[in-house]
Amino acid sequence: MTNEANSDAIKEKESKNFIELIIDEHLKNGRFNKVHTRFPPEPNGYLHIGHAKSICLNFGLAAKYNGKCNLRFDDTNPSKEETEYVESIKEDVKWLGFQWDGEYYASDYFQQLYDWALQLIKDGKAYVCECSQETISQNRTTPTRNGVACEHRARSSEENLDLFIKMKEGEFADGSMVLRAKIDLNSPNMHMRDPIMYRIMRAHHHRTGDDWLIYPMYDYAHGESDSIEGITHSICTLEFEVHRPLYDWFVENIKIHAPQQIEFARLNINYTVMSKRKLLQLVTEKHVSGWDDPRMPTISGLRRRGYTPESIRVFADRVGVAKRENVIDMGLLEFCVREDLNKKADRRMAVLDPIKLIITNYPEGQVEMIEAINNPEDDTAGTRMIPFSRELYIERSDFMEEPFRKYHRMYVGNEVRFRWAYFVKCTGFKKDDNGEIIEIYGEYDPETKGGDSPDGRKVKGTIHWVSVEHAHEFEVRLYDRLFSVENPDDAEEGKTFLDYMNPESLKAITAFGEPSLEETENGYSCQFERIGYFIKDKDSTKEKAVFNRTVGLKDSWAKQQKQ
RNA sequence: UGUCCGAUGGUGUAAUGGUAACACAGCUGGUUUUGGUCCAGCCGUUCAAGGUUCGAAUCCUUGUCGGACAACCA
Repeated sequence: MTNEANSDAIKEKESKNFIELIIDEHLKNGRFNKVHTRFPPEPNGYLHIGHAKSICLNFGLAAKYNGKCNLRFDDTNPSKEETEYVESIKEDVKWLGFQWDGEYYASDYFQQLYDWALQLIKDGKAYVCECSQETISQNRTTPTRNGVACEHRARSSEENLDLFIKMKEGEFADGSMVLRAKIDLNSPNMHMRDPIMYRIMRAHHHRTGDDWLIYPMYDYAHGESDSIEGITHSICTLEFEVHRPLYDWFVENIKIHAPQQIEFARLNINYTVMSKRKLLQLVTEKHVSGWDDPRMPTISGLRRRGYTPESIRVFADRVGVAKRENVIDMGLLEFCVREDLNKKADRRMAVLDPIKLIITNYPEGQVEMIEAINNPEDDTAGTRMIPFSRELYIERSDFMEEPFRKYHRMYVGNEVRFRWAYFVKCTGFKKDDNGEIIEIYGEYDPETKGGDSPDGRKVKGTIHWVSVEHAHEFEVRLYDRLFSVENPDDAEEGKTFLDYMNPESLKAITAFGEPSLEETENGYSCQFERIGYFIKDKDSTKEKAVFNRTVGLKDSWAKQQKQ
C-alpha cells in the first residue's frame, strides 16, 4: 500500500486493540501466515463516518501487518444497488488516503457461487423450497421452539438439482421458490434454520445485466467471497456475529479456505444519525441538499464541510475499536479537524456581522498595504498584504456601548489592536432614530504600525477588520449540528428522528473579507481569524463566492460569558 | 421469552494475574499581535456478590443491567 494513511498507523499506539491481539495469536500459532483484509460495502448508498472507521481499521491492519486490503462490493441485491454508489465509494476511499489491492465484486463470483450451490445440492445439503415467505417464517417458529420441516425438505438431490437449474433458466415466476441450505431447523440460532441461499428475481444488475434470474443472498455469498479472495480476517460489525456460524458452515461444507470473522462495535456519534436508511431518507425527502450536504455525516458531506482526510483518520484512531456499544461525542470529531487545520490552514480576515468604523484621524483617500503573517503555526506559510484605510468593517460584537467586566474590545475610551495594523482608540459612536448603533469612531496611533507600540504600552484586545472600500463580499453558510438532541434515533411515541432536526442547522449570511479571498478556488480552506475554519464551496460563482463553516474556533470567552 | 455478545472517570479507549493510564470534555493558572494555539496543573474510574490467588479490572460462579438476532435486505 502506498498510503499517506500508512504513516498515522505507524506512529502512535503501542497498545493493541483486541483485533490485533487475535491476529498476533493467529500469526503465532500458525493459523495464518499473513494478513489480508477487505472493506466490503454494498453499493446502495454513500459512505459515512462509520464506514470511515471500518475503512481505517481494515486498511490500517493491512498496513500494520504488511498485508493487503481489497475493496469488494457486495452487490448481491440488484434492486437496490447502483453504479453511482460504486463510483462515490471508490472516490471516498481514495480521498481518505487509501489504495486497495484488489477491486472485486461479489457479482464476479456468481458463476462460482452457483456451481457451489449445485455441489451442496448434490451432497444433500441444500433443497428447493416452494413455500411462501410467510410459511417459511412460520415454520421457523421462534428460538425457544423447534422448527417444522416442510414437504420440500425431503426431496431427492436429483429433483432439487432439476428444479434449481430450472430456477436459473427462468422457468418459474419471481418469488415462487427459493434454494435453502439444509442445516438445522431446531437451532437456537435462527440463521441456521435452513437459511435461504437463492431467490428468483428478474432485476437488472449494474454489472451482470440480465445474465442472471436468480441472485444469491448476502449470507450465502459473503463468506465465500472472502474465501475466494484469500481473506484471512473478515472484520465486520457486531450484528453479524450471529451469522458467523452460518458463514463457517458454508465454507466448511464447500471445503474451501476459512477466513476468521471478527466483529467490532459500530461507530455512533451524538447529534446525528448513522443508518443508511435514514441518511437516504434525508436525501430523498429533501431535508438536506444531497448526500454531500455539509451537515451530513457522509464522507462526501464532511469533505464539503471542510474536514480533511487526516482529521478523519486521526478521529478513527482515537475512537478506538472494541465490542461494546459506544456513542462518541461530536466534539471529538470537531477537535480533530481543528487540530489538523490549525497547523495547515491560512489565516484570513473576514467580518461576518459588520458594523462600520471610521478612523477620524486617518487621511481620507489614503490606502496602506499591511503585511500579515499567513499562519503563526507554520513558518513556511509566508505573508500577504492587506489594504488598510479610513473606513473599516469590524464585528458588531467587537463593540459595546456599555462594556461589562473583563470585556477588552472596543468601547469608548479603550484602545485595542487592529490585527497587523495599528492601535486604535475608540472615541465615539452614532445611533440611528431607533437607537441602533450604526457607526463607530476611533483614532489610530501612527506610531503603532504593524501592531506594536514603540513606548511599550499594552492593549488587551486584538480584533480583525476589513477595509470597506476593498472588501470582498460573499456568502457564508453557518452550519451547525443537524439534530438538536443527542440521540435522534431514540424518538418518543408518535415521532420520528425527523422531528428532532435542528431548524438552525444552516444559516446563510453575507460577509466581507479581505481581497485575497477573491482569488481562491473552490475547496480552499482557511481560518477566518477569531471565528473559525471555512472552506470555499462548489456553489461559488463568479459573482458570489460561498464559504462553508467547517467548525468554529474554541471559544472560551463565550463559555465564560454564559456563567 | 431463547441464543449470542458486552459492562473501566461525563465520553471513548488502555492496563495481556503485579502501582488503574491516555485522549476528549470540564475546571485553575501561565504565555500569546487570534478570548485561537501552546504550556503547567486540577477533577474524576474497575456493575454487584461470592470464589481461586501472596496478589484480580483481568480467571471461575451467580446475579443485575445494556445490546444484537427471529427479512426471498446487507
